Amino acid sequence: MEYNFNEIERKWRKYWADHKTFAAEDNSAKPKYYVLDMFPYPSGAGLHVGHPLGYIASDIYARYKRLRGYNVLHPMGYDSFGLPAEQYAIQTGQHPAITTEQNIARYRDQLDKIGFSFDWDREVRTSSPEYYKWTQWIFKQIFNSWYNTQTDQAEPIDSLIALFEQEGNANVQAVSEFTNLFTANDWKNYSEKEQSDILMEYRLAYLADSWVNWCPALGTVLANDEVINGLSERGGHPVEQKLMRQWSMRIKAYAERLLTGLETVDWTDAIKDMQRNWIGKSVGASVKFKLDKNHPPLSPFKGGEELDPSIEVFTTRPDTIFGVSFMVLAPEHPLVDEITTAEYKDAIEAYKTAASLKSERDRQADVKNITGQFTGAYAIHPFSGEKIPVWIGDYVLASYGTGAVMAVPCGDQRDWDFAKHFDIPIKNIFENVDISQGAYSEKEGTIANSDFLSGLPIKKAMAVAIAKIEELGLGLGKTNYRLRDAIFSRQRYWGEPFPVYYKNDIPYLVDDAHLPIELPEVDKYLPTEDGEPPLARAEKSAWKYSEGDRMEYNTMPGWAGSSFYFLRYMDPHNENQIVSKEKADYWNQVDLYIGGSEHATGHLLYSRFWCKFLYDRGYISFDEPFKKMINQGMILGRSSFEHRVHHGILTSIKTGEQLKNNAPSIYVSYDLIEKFTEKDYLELLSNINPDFTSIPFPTFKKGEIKFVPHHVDIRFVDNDFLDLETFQKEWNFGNTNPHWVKNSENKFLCSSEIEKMSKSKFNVQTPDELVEKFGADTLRMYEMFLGPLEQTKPWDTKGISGVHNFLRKLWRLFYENGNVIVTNEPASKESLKTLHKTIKKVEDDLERFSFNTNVSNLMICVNELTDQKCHSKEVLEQLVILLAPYAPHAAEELWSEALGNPAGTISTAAFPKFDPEMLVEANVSYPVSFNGKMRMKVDLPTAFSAKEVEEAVLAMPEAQKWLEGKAPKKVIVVPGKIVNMVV
RNA sequence: GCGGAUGUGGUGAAAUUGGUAGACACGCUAGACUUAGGAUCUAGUGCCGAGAGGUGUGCGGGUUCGAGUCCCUCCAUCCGCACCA
Repeated sequence: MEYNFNEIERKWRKYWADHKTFAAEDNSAKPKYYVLDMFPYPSGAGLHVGHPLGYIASDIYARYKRLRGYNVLHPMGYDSFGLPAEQYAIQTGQHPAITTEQNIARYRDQLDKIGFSFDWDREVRTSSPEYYKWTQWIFKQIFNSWYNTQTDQAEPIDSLIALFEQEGNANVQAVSEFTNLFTANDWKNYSEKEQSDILMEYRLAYLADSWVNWCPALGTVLANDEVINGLSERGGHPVEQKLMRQWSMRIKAYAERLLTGLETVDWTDAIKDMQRNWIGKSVGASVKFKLDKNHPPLSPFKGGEELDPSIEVFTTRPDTIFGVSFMVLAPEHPLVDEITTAEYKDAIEAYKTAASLKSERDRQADVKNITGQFTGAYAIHPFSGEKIPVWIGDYVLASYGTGAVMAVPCGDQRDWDFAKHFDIPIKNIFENVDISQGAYSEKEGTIANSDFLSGLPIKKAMAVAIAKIEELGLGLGKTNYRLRDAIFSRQRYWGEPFPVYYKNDIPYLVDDAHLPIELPEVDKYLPTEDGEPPLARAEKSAWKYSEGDRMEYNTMPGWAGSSFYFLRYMDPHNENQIVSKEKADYWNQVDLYIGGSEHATGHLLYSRFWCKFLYDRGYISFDEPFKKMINQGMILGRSSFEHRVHHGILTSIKTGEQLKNNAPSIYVSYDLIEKFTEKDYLELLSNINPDFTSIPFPTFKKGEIKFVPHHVDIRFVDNDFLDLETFQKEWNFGNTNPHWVKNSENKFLCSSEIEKMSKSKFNVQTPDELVEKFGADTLRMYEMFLGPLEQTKPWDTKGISGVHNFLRKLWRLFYENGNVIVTNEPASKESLKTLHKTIKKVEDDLERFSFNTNVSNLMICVNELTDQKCHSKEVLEQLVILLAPYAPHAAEELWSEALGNPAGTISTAAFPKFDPEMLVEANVSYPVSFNGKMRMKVDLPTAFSAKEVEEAVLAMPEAQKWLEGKAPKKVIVVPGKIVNMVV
């Protein structure tokens, strides 16, 4: 039998599908193991070789775990709601469901070809109504919950309503911004609308007017992490701030638990730090600074009522409160207009206008440029009673903390810079610290000039300051999080509809019996004329179910469906529950999650949030979804470039006129571009057309020829050589009139660069063509062989033949001239040693997810067995099991056809058992070093003691050469390992 | 600026606890074989050197009998965050 990979692979893929070989059992005596991949968005471009990298790794591990006797859950599905399908729909009018269906079919076909052991019966698609029924269901649960800070968990909203009915909200400890007090009686007398509005302040999913990132080009709102540098992540359109009524998720309630939960999961520090950073916890105090009412004369305030306005600040350094010498408000702070004195009105208005024109980006670029404006107002220091000038400055952000800071120039560099710039006095409150050159921001030292804090070490002073602030009612010790509540509405079509309808402007939930609320048909996938989301276009009759005055027109964001899919795989066909309690308890956490790190602050944070919520509400018994996670590195593409001459001003010799059209494209082989002169260029030009000449641009150096590199499709390039024949045949050159300057070997050379793989760079390598050429087993092994899974690495097919040849070499251990040559004779001691050495390495490396080194281990094993001419069944059978996770098709074939085992049983064969006895040797080859440099090797009995080894080595004539006849100063012998002599 | 990661041949990389640096593979050189196959086999391949030998894991220092590995300083590249109070 030849190694006919195409035929073999087709045969076994069919076998696995027909026999449902990889179906996970829901009831099993075996221990469970859950291996999950981040499911893909099925884009129109299909898979490139970077996509399956993680899938291959997880598949190898899943197959390995099956061999180790685990009941493995290894599912796959599609994150199939999303913008590209919608934009395609807008352009073509084709329903996004159709595009999505086609893309999924293509993905499935590509995935199937690689031989994954997915349990396809559990496939989920976030855009299918059977699935998003449960997305809607979770939304309902979150809407119907509030966060009780006393029990530190989410609880049913009914328990809160019961409290309101009994005693009002005075004693309610909840995560809420709502500060008004009401009694039980008030509550009962509120209208339905008023009650609904108040509950909205407590619900974990709530409607609120929020400043949103509005993207006019997309007609939708984006989450913070979907905006990159002021542009939309998808599409790169400008984004602006806009106030809109939106659904939000009170993720802030979980900030602390999202932080502490990180300690219980086995993820990389990089991802954990990104999440910590995103949550942005800072501990300190909020303090109120009263305004000086006489300066400016403030009262009476609006409504004629005497008010006592104050500025609330958040500080992480309450210990430095006596170092405050000014305050800074964000330009957008609501108090600015009220406190600004007539004298400064114009200047403040001008500053505010200037600040509002600056984009976030401009503010970033402008770090060195210190700006600000005095308001004319003063605050009163809560302890010293001193008057403190109040400024505004755009370095203070309205959206963080309270939008105001107490500036302590001696302790904060930004405040110091600001004070220096505007000549504000700097007070030093640190003992024996020089602050003339910059602020002192260390948290070590002693406080001075600070009344009751003087003489205290900084850390102690913090606690004392907070205690005093609380005692005097000036403020509270407080923890601040940068994390903001997540906006949960999108003004798009291709997303989950909300299970919500409105009656008299009050939102109500649709009853479970009517779920899912399916997406209605619309005439266009665009916002309406008056800016309503696309769903507003749907006729009432287009909704399969509707209620009240109208249905909710927003849809859910992309992360909704992906925040719980790992649960649905456990029980994908359950129509009554999101997941049954038994199945959730059995499958439990995802044991191994593999995916890219680009979801660090999006998907991975939201999934943890929903998991904790479902845990609080008793639906599942674990509160972290992913126990261990590995983030595979990106595979970069290798782009090829052809180089064309950058023409000067092309001129007709006859008429002297500039030639706008007919400019020939002159391609020059890359190895010639250094040598290609102006003379060569002009000659070539006149060869092409005697009327052509070129006048150099004035900006060019005399005689200089410039080249413009262009991406050339890598399918025309082999080893940097352009296949001109095919290229000319298949490429559309339009009317560019190409001319080729080839090198002395009549070849055309391209340059290359490593870049991200993308269609526009013509460097996309699809797995399909490689599977066709080399087989899936080769592709699988080669992707692993490239290097460590986590590392970013360039794709290059150069090495793939090495892996392919390995499989052919393996084949020759079993077959010769088409005949099976496996024998039942016992294996040599040497072959058994090779086998057991390999068993140990393969097992160890798999346990530490070192997939690349295992390919080498298997290669070494086959090389050695070939040298040993080993065809013994007892060795080869074990080897095939070791290979099975990596090259499953080849392993199945050899297992059943060459070794005569029942078909298909290799997936559940027992992983070989390592026997250390097999590696025991009579002799050890000791490397002998002199002064740490290895000079010679000596074969000595394993049983020798350190003393015996030393004596044996010293007795060797070669050792004497290195010792130059002298006795060594010191001899180190590590038995079984090494000898080192110090001369 | 802060945080994280990574720097080893011509190339992808290996070296798990401090113990033979460069396994394995690509590429390259020379040769063999041949039913010419993206075959197979043999030998070689870090750098300098004819050789003995010297030298070598981003730079510089340190600890150690011994450092790619541990410690300190610096440099480069990539990723994330950023006037965060």
